[in-house]
Amino acid sequence: MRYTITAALLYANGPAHIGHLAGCYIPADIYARYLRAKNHDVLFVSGSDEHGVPITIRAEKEGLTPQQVVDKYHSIIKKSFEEFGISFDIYSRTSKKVHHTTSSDFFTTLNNKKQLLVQKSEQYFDDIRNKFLQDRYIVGECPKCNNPNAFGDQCEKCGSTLSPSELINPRSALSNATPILKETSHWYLPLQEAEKWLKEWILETHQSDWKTNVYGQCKSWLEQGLQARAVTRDLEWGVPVPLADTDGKVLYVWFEAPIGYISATKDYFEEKNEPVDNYKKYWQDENTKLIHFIGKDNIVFHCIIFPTMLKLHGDFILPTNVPANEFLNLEGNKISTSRNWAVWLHEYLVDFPEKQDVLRYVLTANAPEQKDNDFTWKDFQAKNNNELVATLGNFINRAFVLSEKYTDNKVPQLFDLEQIDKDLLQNLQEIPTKIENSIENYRFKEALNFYMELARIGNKYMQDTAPWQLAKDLEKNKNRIDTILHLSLQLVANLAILGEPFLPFTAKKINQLLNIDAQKWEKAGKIDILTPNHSIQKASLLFAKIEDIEIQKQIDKLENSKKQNELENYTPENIKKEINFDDFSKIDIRIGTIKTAEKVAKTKKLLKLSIDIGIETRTVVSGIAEHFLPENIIGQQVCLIANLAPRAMQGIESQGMILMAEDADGKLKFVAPNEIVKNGVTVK
RNA sequence: GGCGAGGUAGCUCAGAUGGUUAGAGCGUUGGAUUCAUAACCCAAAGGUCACGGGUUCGACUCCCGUCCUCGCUACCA
Repeated sequence: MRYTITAALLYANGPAHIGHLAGCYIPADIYARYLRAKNHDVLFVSGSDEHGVPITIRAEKEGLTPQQVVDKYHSIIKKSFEEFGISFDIYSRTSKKVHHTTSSDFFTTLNNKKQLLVQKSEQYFDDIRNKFLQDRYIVGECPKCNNPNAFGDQCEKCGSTLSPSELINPRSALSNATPILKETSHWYLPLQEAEKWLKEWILETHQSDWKTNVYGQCKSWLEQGLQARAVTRDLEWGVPVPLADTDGKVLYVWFEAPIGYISATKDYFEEKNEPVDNYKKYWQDENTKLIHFIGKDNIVFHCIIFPTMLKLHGDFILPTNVPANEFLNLEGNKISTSRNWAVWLHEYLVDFPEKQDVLRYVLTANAPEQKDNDFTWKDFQAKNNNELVATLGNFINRAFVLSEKYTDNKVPQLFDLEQIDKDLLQNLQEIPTKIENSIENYRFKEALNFYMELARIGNKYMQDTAPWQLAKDLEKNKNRIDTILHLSLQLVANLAILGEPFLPFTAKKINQLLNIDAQKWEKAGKIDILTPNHSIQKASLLFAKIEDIEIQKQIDKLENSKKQNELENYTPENIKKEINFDDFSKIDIRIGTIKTAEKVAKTKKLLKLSIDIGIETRTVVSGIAEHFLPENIIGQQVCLIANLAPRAMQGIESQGMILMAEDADGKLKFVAPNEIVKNGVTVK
């Protein structure tokens, strides 16, 4: 069988972290290594996704060109993956020429086949720079809070989501020119036309073999109805649209990025100096299985959009399966690149040298296969000390130490088998099949558990046969000891074969200790891997205990970087333009007391408050529902802007606005007098 | 708000088409052992399977409702 295995293209605007590894790259790697060991034809591809707006923004922030940004992160990411033993056949990147030609050819094919719609719309345009402007590149005064430097998509001061047309006095961030609306054309992928076959393909033919989370998410999308999606946009950083008169237009990243898997495959053959057309075997042959490993945020692209593109193109196979994982949390909180709440791979490699397999083990054992999962350093330590050291490492070590003592570092002969030996062989034969089943069904956690069961069986076998007891009468029991150690060492050899997909570095070390080459999977379950009298190495530990102090260091590091980040991210806002006293005195601020509070139906953030301001009771709708429970704020005194023009929100007229202080972490606090005062008193 | 996924022992998770005393690993407690990084082996304790109804001879497993977590989406700040 031939397999094309893809792991999500990682967006190159930051380094890779444990969430990436756990959600996508480790399962993909286990799968790829396993299939290779089974002698399948496997091509395992991935790469960096290097286009799109966030990278241009990052470039601006860091004072670099977009290319410099992606060069920087691409090399960090690539190196991390290499060091973790992710066995890509190629880790490519979308800024490569091969990708530009592949993705623009793809677009051209769809366009020539009349599979794309063209639609005209009006977009903001900078006359001076002669460029269309992304929302982000239009600045102006925020209509909500009057921040003069709000962006066209969002005001960073008040957090409002905006559209460029709402800005007061909008100007281009590039030239300060006033943006003008100009007509532009864009190409669209008519997803709605694919609905019918997608429903059949996914909902009918993949109900039982796709994971429930993946299937459910697809169902949700398909039942909501699909809409045409723009394939192009006005931007400079990306793959140029390969048509006349399309200067300043590029392919939208979501369209172009997944084609990166195909480009990467071509890149692989180019690098090997083989005919590039070999890629077709992996993408266009019905006998090839295409498997996409991704995180759950990518389900719609890999199950609906990319397959639609492939189908419309016509030459390509569709994915056999898309085993998406859920998310990994870190110490109870979501991993966040921007808030620096993450364990970065390149840092882990420095802090825990030679411990790639430890992280691989922990992330596999704790993989978010069915639901979001939590990574904690304490658990990391426990799994290392109690499982890798105490169970796996210990068994292998016992086998070597005993061989050193009783058989002179040689594989002894096998003599008559007793029942306990036969039981051991039975188990040994069954476990590889169990592991195979689990891996082939993308249940890597379960597979790893079966693997560890074998080590436990080994420990028990040793405990039950107790060769050290027999050694008290060495003359009499020599053959028995030989048999036990022979079997134990064969078991160790099996642990190398079966462990290779999960713990490649350890598997390699075991083979070195045994003085043998890596064995193919078909040898698993057998006891003829080592021949009698074969010399093996002296015992040497495979895993080391991890002490509390190392773990504490990591926890502290996390807390510190979080704190530091909060501090760095907080800069007091600039003082607004000067006003005179008259302006100020126009504002009528009164103290009032919240009498009732209730959540506004169908909203997340709004509370409907009634506030007693002495003279009367006002109804105020306020966006504080995410910060306070209604019942907890009854009786709270607040400052109310009493002469603000009423405004209807969700059908409720809000008669005023209450003043809130926003802390650096975004939490809102009431502004109130330090002692209770009479309702209706003024604030001056 | 709509849709999707999840809520099972202290922790992390399994539990095909409903059926005898609900499972694993780790942790805890007790015992045994010394070849081994106080590791290993044996045993025990621990769960009203989120909550409330219903279907059924029988439900963790099916149906309805409620609550909580996560994601997508909508709306709103």
